[in-house]
Amino acid sequence: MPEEDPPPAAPRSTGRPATIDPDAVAGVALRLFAAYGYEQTSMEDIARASGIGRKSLYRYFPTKADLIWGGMEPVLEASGLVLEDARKRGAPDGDILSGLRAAALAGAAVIPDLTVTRGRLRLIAEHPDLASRSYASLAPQRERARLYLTAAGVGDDTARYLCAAYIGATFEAWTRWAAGMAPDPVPYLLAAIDVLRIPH
Amino acid sequence: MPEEDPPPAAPRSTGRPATIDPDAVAGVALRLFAAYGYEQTSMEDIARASGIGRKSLYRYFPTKADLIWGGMEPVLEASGLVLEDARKRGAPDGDILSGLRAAALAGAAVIPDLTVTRGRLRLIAEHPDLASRSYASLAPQRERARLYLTAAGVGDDTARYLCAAYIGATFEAWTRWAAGMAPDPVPYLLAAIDVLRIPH
DNA sequence: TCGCATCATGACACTTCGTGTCATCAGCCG
DNA sequence: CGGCTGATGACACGAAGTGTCATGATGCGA
Repeated sequence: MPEEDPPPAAPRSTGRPATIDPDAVAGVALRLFAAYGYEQTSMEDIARASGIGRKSLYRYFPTKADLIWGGMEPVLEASGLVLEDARKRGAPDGDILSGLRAAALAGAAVIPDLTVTRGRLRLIAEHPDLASRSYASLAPQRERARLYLTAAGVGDDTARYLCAAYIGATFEAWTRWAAGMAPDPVPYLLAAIDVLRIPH
Repeated sequence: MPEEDPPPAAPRSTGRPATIDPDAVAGVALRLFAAYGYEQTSMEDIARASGIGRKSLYRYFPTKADLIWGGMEPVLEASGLVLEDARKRGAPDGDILSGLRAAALAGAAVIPDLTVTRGRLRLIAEHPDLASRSYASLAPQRERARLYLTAAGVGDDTARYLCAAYIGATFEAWTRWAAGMAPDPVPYLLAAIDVLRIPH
């Protein structure tokens, strides 16, 4: 729907033009989503506004949801690394759940721009299409958490349930943080993890 | 892909033929999914095999996922009613989590056919498209659980995190049950809920 | 410096999901 | 028995996502 001027800046010819900057494209998409709405903005619109072809857009962002979720990658990556380190160190001395806490906090620590991230999360919370994606996007986290818990001596089944609950609760924490105005997501994450326990 | 004989049984004329039986259509779909795969079976295929038009199929099942998730409706309904009753009764004497336990067990109690339900859940677990749908399909459950917990005196934020964790863990329990061979899903559900706690 | 192979790019075509519109006719009510 | 109601399917459309392929800029070797 967004009628952009027929790309005058980008000469647009066939062949191999200047290399595409995925971050810039994601930025364009984010602005269009904010201005016209997620569903109202088509991949075609985003491609046009970015001065590239629709097919090229799909090369960098296989699905429309990736334009938003891609930006969460660094956060998930940082969180995952902490879990992996914890797993390698074996069972912690104190509370096993502290490993999950540390991972969640590590994610929060690497957010480059709170405002942009909040915008992304709000978009995710608002659109079922994007929210649903959380199940797939967070699967690697879930698996890493499971490995950590298992290494820490938690039973297999319990570890799985704990991970599912952990992912669900922390995602809800991020959503709640995004919905409000508080600058720091950490209290939300801690409160979410406080809801978990290791049975027996 | 499934090449059915060009519907000889159903006379197929325009106008208003015999009324459609949604359960029968969902059954046809389930069989086609089992035989050819979820993604490989198009809505067109299902409509043809059911002897109805594609548009009519969409009237009863707005999305492809509804063909599978629709069958979970009674389970969710039963579970939700228990939560609502519990909420009306106010704070329970004992463990607040027992309300969530009772709700989950009520769902398990109304399953008409364990085999069919297991097939549905396996399909859901296998296909990201269907699994993602859980977020939307379970939203009403989450809300009802939240109301129950709030009525039982749990703080607003805690209630939300607890609900997210509850939904995540119990969905994982259903998935684990479906993946295995055990007839009774109840132990899975109880183990999943054992992972939760009310902080403080 | 020049030529050439590489490979990202965009044009084109296609399948499928999901939606809107509309003429048609089955079954029910008067 | 005839008219109404509304469910039904034919047709058309927008957009997501995928495959194929000619093109030509880029960067490397000669």
